Amino acid sequence: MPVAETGDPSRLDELIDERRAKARALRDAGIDPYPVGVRVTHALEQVRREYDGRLEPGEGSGAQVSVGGRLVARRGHGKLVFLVLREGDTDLQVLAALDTLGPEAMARVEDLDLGDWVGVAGEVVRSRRGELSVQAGTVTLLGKSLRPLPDTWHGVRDVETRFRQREVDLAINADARRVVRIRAAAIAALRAEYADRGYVEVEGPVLHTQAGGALAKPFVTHANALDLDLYLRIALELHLKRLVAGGMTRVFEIGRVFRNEGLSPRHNPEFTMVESYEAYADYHDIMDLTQALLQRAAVEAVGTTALDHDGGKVDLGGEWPRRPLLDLVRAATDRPGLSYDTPAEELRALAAAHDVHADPAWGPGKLVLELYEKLVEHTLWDPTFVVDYPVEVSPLARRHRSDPHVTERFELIVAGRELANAFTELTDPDDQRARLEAQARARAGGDEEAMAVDESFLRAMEFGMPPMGGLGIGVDRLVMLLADVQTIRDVILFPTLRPER
RNA sequence: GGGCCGUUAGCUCAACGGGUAGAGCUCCGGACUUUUAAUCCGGCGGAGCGGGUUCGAGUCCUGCACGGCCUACCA
Repeated sequence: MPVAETGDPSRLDELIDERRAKARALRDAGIDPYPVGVRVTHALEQVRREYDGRLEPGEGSGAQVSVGGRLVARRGHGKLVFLVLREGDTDLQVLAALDTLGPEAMARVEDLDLGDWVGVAGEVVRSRRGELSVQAGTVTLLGKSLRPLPDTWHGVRDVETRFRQREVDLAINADARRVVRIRAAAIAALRAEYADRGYVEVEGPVLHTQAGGALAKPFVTHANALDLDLYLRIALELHLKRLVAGGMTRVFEIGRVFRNEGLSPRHNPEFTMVESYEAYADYHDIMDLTQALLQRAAVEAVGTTALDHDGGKVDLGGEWPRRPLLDLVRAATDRPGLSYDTPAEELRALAAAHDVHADPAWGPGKLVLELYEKLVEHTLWDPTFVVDYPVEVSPLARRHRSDPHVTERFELIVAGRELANAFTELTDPDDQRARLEAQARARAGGDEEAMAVDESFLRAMEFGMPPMGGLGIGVDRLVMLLADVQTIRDVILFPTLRPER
């Protein structure tokens, strides 16, 4: 009837109208299509676990269960109907027989639609063909589905649907559920490893009065009560270091950070980082920590350190090599004599020879880093700690104990991508102030990503900090590696998209 | 920000040099008491939005929207 009202309804509208009509008919019969107070005795997964390997084909268990799930398949045989319920990753068959249910209940089973949430109470049996099933004694509609789901055979491939309507993706695509579980297990493993090492989990502020701790453009928002512009955090670093100054000698935080920059298969404006700080540790200790964290995350999330990735293999097992950044650039450019004392003009010429863009304002450190990023980083496949980054590009890292040109900093590269960034932290307040002031000058010169001088942070440092090592891990990229997916949008449940129209 | 590409039924995909758009699944009607992509018979349903060229446009041109890839940017 709404067909005439809307004039030219789409097929989808017709399908929805049919389902609404069924819901209406149920209400008219005194049945709530959205009931409450339903209890189940077993998750579907529990039924499978308890009866896997038990019961002969055609045998009944005598045990009664009450289960729930989404109806994802139906095979009708007239007086016998096979239903398949899905709950999470588990599917379980239901036998609905006219003999057992009677004509009235059987008619309501016939009226169920794929996508409906359904409760079934009955005996656990094995069908004649050997499929573990529940022989339905009662069938209850738990939640009427008004909108047809994509068919379970083909799934949903359209990426826009998958990202915008993640509920559909999860309901239909087992791989989407797999990634969610890997993510959860990896994060749980990181927490467990930190807990085992005596770290305390903390939560810093998300709203900052100035954005610091990384080089990135922030999002700006406004606090009405304070009539104050605030910035969404771009890193966790500065507040965590203040906590160490306060005597919290081992702290970590897992949290969302926000960077107002471009989107790409590897960048989402909001993403998840874990950062940790450990008093008395240096970057060598943090490399050991990083290796332990990621190896544990791999084992607990996917069961092995030998990962399939992007058509190849990546093994996170064993000891990971530690390679000075300058050595890597020397090798890549075939210039063994290269150093941070090499004149900038010569480095610029070298960059030009390798088609690497070089800004005239850059000094030797930045030029060497640029050469590394363009020539070397993407070539590092197995886990590699790249160590000793130039001072001028590392404003929060301590100078190297024996080389004034570089800092005690490393990045972990796996499969050509940065997974972690860490250093022996700078704890000298005067050195820190000088570095931040250099950043502030760059900022005044138009560099929107340069840091500002954070007086609260400097004051904390002036009270005195223990020596410490700090670590930041990109959780999304870690999950991409573990789950073998190529876009960050596959590991973030609701990635940033333009609004649909 | 720039370049290239995509958008066909609820889902997954076709076709054609510009000439009435096909299939499978889903859905609707029917048969069927052990199927599991059940099967069998019958049926409904479609070109992202807007302009233009043309006798005629899903197809050619163009604007817009959304998306993808590359690039730029990016600790």
